[in-house]
Amino acid sequence: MIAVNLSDEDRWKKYNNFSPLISIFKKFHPLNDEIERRINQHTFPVSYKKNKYLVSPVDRNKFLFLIVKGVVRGFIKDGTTEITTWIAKENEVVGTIRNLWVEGDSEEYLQALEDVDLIAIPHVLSEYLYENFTEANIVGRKMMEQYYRSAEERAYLCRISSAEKRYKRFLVSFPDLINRVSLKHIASFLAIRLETLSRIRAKI
Amino acid sequence: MIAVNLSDEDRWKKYNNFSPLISIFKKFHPLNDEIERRINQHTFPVSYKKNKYLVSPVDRNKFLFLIVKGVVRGFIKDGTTEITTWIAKENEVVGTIRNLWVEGDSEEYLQALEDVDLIAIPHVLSEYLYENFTEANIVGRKMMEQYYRSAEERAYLCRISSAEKRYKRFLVSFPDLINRVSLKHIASFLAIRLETLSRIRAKI
DNA sequence: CTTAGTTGTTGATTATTGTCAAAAAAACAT
DNA sequence: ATGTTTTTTTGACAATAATCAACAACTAAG
Repeated sequence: MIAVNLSDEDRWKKYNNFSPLISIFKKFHPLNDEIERRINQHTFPVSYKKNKYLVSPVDRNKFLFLIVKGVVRGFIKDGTTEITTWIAKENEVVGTIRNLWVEGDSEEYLQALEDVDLIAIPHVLSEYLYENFTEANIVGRKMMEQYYRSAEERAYLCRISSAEKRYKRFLVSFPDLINRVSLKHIASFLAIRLETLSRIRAKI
Repeated sequence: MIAVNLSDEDRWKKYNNFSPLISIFKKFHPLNDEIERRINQHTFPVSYKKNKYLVSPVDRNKFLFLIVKGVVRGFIKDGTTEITTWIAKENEVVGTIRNLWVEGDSEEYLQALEDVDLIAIPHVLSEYLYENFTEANIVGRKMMEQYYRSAEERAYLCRISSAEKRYKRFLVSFPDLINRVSLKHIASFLAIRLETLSRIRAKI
């Protein structure tokens, strides 16, 4: 499913001939030409329609994705219910963690919540860049720091005692998501039921 | 309060003359001698008694700490209640994040839950190493990846729907902590009240 | 446009968890 | 050991949130 066969010239036409990844990375650290060349060569755009799943069991863990346009959520199946652990938007990089502490039972999934344009980043590319270019490790370190902070925020948010306070925190932490994501997913992210969220909103 | 004035020979005597940080870092990537020398020179041991706070407002954000012995928790004051967002033990590196999305209202604190031996890592040192040694970025990147995963686990854990299931997940994710940490802190980490946790345990 | 499907709202009821209070048990200090 | 403090347990009750069900609003597809 994930496979393109474009000449280098065509692949990035809609992005002015450069993988949008490059400008994201450059915000963290300058890149040398060889890295840029490899990124252009080995990353590629993909698109998914709203509600589609980004990672098939086959491709699981083979790619990270830069979100160029749209919103994506990550969730974990806990028996019959889905637990949304994050919701990400443009300029964020997402992927499955796949190193959950308790192996087996819980699988992580990615789902497009709008029509999305993504850049697929093969893990083999990341590994190659990390092993061969010091800049890659600088960029990777800084990005991981940023993502760690946002994971901490998510871990804090869901420990706030009342559903209403969690919702209010959500509004200030993720003001841009409230109008783009359906309430059922926000409810799941806040660890409350859709009906409860609906009542909280009615009250405010 | 945090300040030592030991000759280089004395400082690490109890650790066979090397900062324990070095062996931790080496698990991720080999280090060159100059890095090791800087680490020995600019990190130093500190100890805190059980229940003491690790970071005074003055020193806030100036150090990370490697836990050599003991257990430490991180918590955030939400008005009058404390929300424990993580609990860490030996061989983990901890610190305040201090980049909470909503500035101001919520302060992060670190508290020793046992008598702890730590290695203090000045942020100025981390920055220096990152800027001058590529290995530091490799080590930092790999460590951040690991910490990101554990933050994801914490974000997932607290979204599990029932208190009992959260507790059971805690038991498998953090089996070593249950006998070292008082239930009130575990309850806070699980986002439930101490009394509820007590009842869940009685039931099982 | 019309229909089917999804998403969000509202109500009634139940279940879970929180709150307050007090006692028991365990840990700590003198 | 003895008394003191902290932690944990237990009980009665209240509050919050979940559940079930019906319906309204909105979207997507034919």
